[in-house]
Amino acid sequence: MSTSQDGKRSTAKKPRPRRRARHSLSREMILEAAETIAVRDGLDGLTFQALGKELEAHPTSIYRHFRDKDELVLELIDSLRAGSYGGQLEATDSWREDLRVMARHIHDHYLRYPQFALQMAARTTRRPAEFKNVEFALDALVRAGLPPEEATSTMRVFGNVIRALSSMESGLHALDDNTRRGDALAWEVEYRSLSPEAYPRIASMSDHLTSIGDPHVFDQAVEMLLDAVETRVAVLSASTS
Amino acid sequence: MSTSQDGKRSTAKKPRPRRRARHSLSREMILEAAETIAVRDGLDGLTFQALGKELEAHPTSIYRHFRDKDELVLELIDSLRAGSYGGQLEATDSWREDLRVMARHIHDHYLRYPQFALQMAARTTRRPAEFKNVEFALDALVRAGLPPEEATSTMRVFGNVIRALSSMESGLHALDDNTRRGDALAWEVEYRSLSPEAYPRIASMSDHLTSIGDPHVFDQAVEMLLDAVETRVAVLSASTS
DNA sequence: GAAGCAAGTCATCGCCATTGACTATAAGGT
DNA sequence: ACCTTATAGTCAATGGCGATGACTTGCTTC
Repeated sequence: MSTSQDGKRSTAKKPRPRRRARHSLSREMILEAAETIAVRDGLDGLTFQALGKELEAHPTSIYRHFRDKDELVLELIDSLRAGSYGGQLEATDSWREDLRVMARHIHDHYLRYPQFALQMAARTTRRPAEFKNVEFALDALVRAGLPPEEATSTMRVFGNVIRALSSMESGLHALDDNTRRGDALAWEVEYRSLSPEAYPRIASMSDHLTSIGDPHVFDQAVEMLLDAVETRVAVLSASTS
Repeated sequence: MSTSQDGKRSTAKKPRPRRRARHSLSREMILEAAETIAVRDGLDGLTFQALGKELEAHPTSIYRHFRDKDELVLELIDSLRAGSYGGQLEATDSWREDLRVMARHIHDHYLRYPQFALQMAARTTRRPAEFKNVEFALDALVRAGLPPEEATSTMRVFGNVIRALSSMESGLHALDDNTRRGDALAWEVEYRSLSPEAYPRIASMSDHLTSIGDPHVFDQAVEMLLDAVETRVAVLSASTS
């Protein structure tokens, strides 16, 4: 049992060890290998050939488990999301802090997988992890003092802004270095050298201009939205009293 | 004039008419053809072969004008942007209205080219159209009453949120119909049938839940940001008086 | 009108996703 | 214990993609 069969597969210097065992492949294993490759080489490196090599299986074997590459990628995105922002959200007595924490949570998840960010943002998952987030955000907004209708629409705005911003910031990280450097430099150099006549505001404030990828933008956006909620609540309670 | 030379090229039923004239190709012509193809068939349809057919030239001729496909696509994006939100922004006496109009302007541009939206959002253009927008937004925020530092960072937040949200909404339109329908239905059906015990907030508010692609989200996000600016200005003027 | 070179062409490369035919193998009935 | 059968894994082939390098043609310049 150990000499013949095991030997064929594990010692394999370079030639393919005949054939894999019958049920030695599964959706889970393939997704795992896909994540390894995607994290290491980026989404472009995720090819059937690469998968085949990573799994020590024939590239087309994957077609027995996934209809096509799209199905594989979508499922991979789902599994990443499930693994990343699972359940550890817990409400405190500050709705503001709760929403802030959730935002940062999601933001970090997107930044962890820059290659997928663009495709992740627009898709609905319909899985427990997502339900939990929605419930959590709704609860916080109701505790803040918003009536049901406004809580739902505000939740949608808050969630979409968070995902969209995170996705964009993350997508920036996925650009190649030269491109990114050029874009960042543009804000530091080109904007400073614009004529004060044509662009008076830019000229007078160019010292404060930061690049498009400034990570502080996300935090400020979150705070501004939270401020808006607070103001709205104050207006509502004033009008009812 | 009409028989020999003209006949060869214009009547061309199917065979290639020998060879194109020496300077009959240019960056502009190629970009124009690329836009035609991309708008008609989507970004995936934009291949060198398709370009060759559209231009009635050999596919590889394009390499004499663009180093590679990436250069072509980036330039195409730039030219679309320049053509779309050109100069017609004009300041009124309401900074709020000005920023609102600008937001809608950019939003519409992104929705016009869903195929490009994802790649457009994260890139800096460094062209007059962009300078003009930045100048316009900065001016509006200063008129609103923000000090220079806050005006610049707020401008960045405002711009990024607008572009990111537009890009996401637009990217949604680029999804295939089945996927989009399934995602939209999830919010109407699946979220309504979640157990009230596990998800009390969702259960009690499910009537108000709208899909992730709700176009109203963009408008509300803009209003919330503008509200936050207004509140901030009020706080600042209160503390200085 | 000859020379020279840039612009257009062509054959070809290597990589990709996907398919249909095949083949070994594990499970299950007898 | 055997034989059958469905099926997971394999393989060769297809067609499309971006890209390259050698070539050839026709415009320009002297």
